[in-house]
Amino acid sequence: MTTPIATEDISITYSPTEVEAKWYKKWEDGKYFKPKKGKANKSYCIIVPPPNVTGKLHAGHALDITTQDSLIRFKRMKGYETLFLPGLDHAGISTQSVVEKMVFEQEKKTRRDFSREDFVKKIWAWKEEYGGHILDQQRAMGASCDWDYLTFTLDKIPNMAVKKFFVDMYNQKLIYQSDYIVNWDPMLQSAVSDQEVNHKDVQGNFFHIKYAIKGSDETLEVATTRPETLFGDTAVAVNPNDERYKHLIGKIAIIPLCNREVPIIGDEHVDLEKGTGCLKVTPGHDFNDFEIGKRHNLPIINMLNIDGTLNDYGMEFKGLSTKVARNVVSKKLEELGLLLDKKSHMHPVGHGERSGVPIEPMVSKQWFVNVNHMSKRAVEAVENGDMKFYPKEWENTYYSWLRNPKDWCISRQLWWGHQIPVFYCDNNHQWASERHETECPICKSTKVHQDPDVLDTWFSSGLWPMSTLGWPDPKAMEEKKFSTFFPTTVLITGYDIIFFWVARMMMMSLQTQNQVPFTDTYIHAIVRDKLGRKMSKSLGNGIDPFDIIALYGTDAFRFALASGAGYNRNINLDPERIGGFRNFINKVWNAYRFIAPHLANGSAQIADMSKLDHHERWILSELNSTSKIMNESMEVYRYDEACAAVYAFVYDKYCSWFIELSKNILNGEDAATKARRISVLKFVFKKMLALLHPVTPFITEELWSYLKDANEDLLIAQEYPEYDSKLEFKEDQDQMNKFVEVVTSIRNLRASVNIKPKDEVSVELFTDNQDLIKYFRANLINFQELARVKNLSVGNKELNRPNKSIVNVLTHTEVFVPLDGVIDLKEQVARLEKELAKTNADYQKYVSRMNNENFMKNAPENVRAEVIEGERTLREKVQSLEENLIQFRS
RNA sequence: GGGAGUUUAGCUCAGUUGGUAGAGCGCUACCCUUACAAGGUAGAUGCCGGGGGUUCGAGCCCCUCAACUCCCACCA
Repeated sequence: MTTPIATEDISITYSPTEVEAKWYKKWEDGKYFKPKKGKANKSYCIIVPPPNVTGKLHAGHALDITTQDSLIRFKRMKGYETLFLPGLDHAGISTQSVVEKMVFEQEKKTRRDFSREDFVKKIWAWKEEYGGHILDQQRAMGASCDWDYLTFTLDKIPNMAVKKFFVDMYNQKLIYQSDYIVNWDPMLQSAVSDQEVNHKDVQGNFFHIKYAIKGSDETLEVATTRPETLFGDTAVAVNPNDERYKHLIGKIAIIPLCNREVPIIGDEHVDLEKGTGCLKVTPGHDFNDFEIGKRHNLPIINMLNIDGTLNDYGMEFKGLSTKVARNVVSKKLEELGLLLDKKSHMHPVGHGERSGVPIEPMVSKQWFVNVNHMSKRAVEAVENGDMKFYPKEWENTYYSWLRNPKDWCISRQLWWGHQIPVFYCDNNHQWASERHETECPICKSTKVHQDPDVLDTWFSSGLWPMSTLGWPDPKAMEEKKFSTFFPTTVLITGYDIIFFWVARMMMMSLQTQNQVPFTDTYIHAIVRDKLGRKMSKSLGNGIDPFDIIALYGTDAFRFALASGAGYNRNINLDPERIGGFRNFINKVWNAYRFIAPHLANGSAQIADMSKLDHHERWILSELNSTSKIMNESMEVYRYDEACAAVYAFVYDKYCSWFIELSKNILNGEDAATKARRISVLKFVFKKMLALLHPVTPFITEELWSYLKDANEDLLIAQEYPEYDSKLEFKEDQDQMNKFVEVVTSIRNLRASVNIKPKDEVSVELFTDNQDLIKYFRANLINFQELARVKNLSVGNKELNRPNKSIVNVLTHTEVFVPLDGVIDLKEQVARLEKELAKTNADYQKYVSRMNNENFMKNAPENVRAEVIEGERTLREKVQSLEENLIQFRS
């Protein structure tokens, strides 16, 4: 046995800092995070959603890690072969932007001042120096990852995975190149996906412009917010049902300034109410217009340069940004008398999530994935239960995206990322290949170049569950035990990336492996501030996990997050509340301080279960119930329930009652009883540490080290307590509940007449339950200890009640405290009357139900029995109260 | 415009298949009682958003209204 530390040597408050660093290192050095076969003979794998290499741990990540690591530790203790697999995302646009900004600040150069190769080298250098700090932060949170598995999305294997998937899909013509209207970010000079565009309301204007009609005196009044795009117009559209304009369909309109002749077409898309009901059609720079253009076979004009300025089509306005051109063009129209009206108008405009600049819809040549088939399979896999969402409602979000699939634009005009594995030769042949090509397979030309674009970050993320386990390289798959861990067990993430990520992993896994990538998805809440607002830089309401850890310790932080994690959507995190959990951690620490001096006098093995006393059976039974709830709750991701159960057990059962009830024994003389009690205290404490360990790993491992036998391993490797019918003692639980009620009642009476905590009182208990009488008599010493009772008498209700006394009536027992001094009768009468009124109200509810024929006819047997029993006990209580009141009043 | 969610104690939230409301924090009073003042004991607090319905019985099921939040779509 390790030598217990004497109480006086242990600090009165727990200080987490050194403890945390110490144990993390011991776990890692001891290879406790590595997968190991255990008694469950099953594997369990969670892959960490790879944070951005540029990232810094925020409260949401902390919740990710807490929920995942708790499960991993839980399952590891239950004997699963567990793998917690860490990773890091190259985060294309984000990282490139960071480095571009840095280079500009330092050297006043843009990336285009460098060769692609040189600039990418700069990004790698940045990554090596500054990237991935977040991994250390995950360690600080206690993440028990197998770091040998650490994978970066640009590593060799993920790159092979990306190429293999791309080439297969390309050869099946499911990846194709097409001219399509995309969100063009003029700052990044790249296409971005729909999800990377945020719509913001912007104050703009409705410009009403006069269009001439060829061969007619009539004119059209076209309303637009973007007059500068008229150089790209290839039609004017009206609604075919619009009486005002329908006679003009088929005629030719003349665009102002550039005087281009375009057809007037009829299209249902045009809203009669909106604007003037007359729409200029710019298929090259508007999503709706692009669709209209397709329906009417209109030509597409691209009138912008890649930096968002007007090109040659813009004539004299060439080179101006769209923002400037808008003003200049409208002024010009005004001069010419063509601007009929200008109304201010609020309207949503897409902005680049990363760059913050307005997105220019633009037609360009991009790569797309046809997701029709994949999305269907991904929907089916959830419908048939191969993959389950917790909470289930998130299915709808998932379905809503996958049931209306739009082809996925995967090319980005960036330099940082997986380059598209498509090659071209100087004879315009095009092919895809997983190798780096130097010769055209068709014409044998050696003038070969690779497509300069890179893939959307989510393309490699979608393959993440496979590539981190070695796919598609057979050797790597064996090394990383692909067959053991795939499909992985559960994906844990926030709801904001159900579309981005969950859906894509599902599609790509079903496509490549014919299997789901994980069998469960737990969607956790979004962490908000205490007022329920999203944490954001602009509000300055973000919580830095490291401030919290410094203040309260990692365990308290983890416990706070876990107790808020269930099936809810938000966790409103108030730092002050975390302080409450710090206090709880400290409570555990002090419970150890209590038992520490006694440890040498008892073993943690319970020698003979049949020799236990009532309170010992009771605490074991409570422990057992708690284990049951925790196991069941963890299985279904109800961390909140698990935490509530263990919190109540530690605080209310173990500390408030069991420790208190042990004091007289430990201070007593009976060595055998003492030894037995110590061994139960120790046994239960060790189990309690095990129950707590998944959520609060550090303090539990620390205390375990003081308690464990020499031949016992670290707590991280111990078995998780489970329900055991041999440890259930129902009768002891019932009796103990009654004892607690009586003690509380005595304390309540004492407080009602301001008896000093130190002063002793006599107590008389009356009940008709013979077992209870015996039981209460046997507990004299405990009444003395816990309620400062001097004399206790227990008897039948037939006996005479003491004259001058105060009384509480419980359903099973009447509690009398006789008083010698003067009693404030009024106060006592008021107290009893209040209690009587409350009891009567409850009683009447039962009576009315008993008198309700329909209830007695329809209610199920057990409910009826409950009501009959309730009616009886409450009737007796009412009687007792009334009798005692009469006595008091006289 | 389409969809989803939320509304329960002062605050943050639980509430299993309908059986008559709970926790933590906070608050009040009294206590430095030999594990812990980051503590102890006792206590107060709810028309379970409004209205209607189904039922013997509704916080829970149905209808309806209201407020708040989020997601998707959207530059006439």
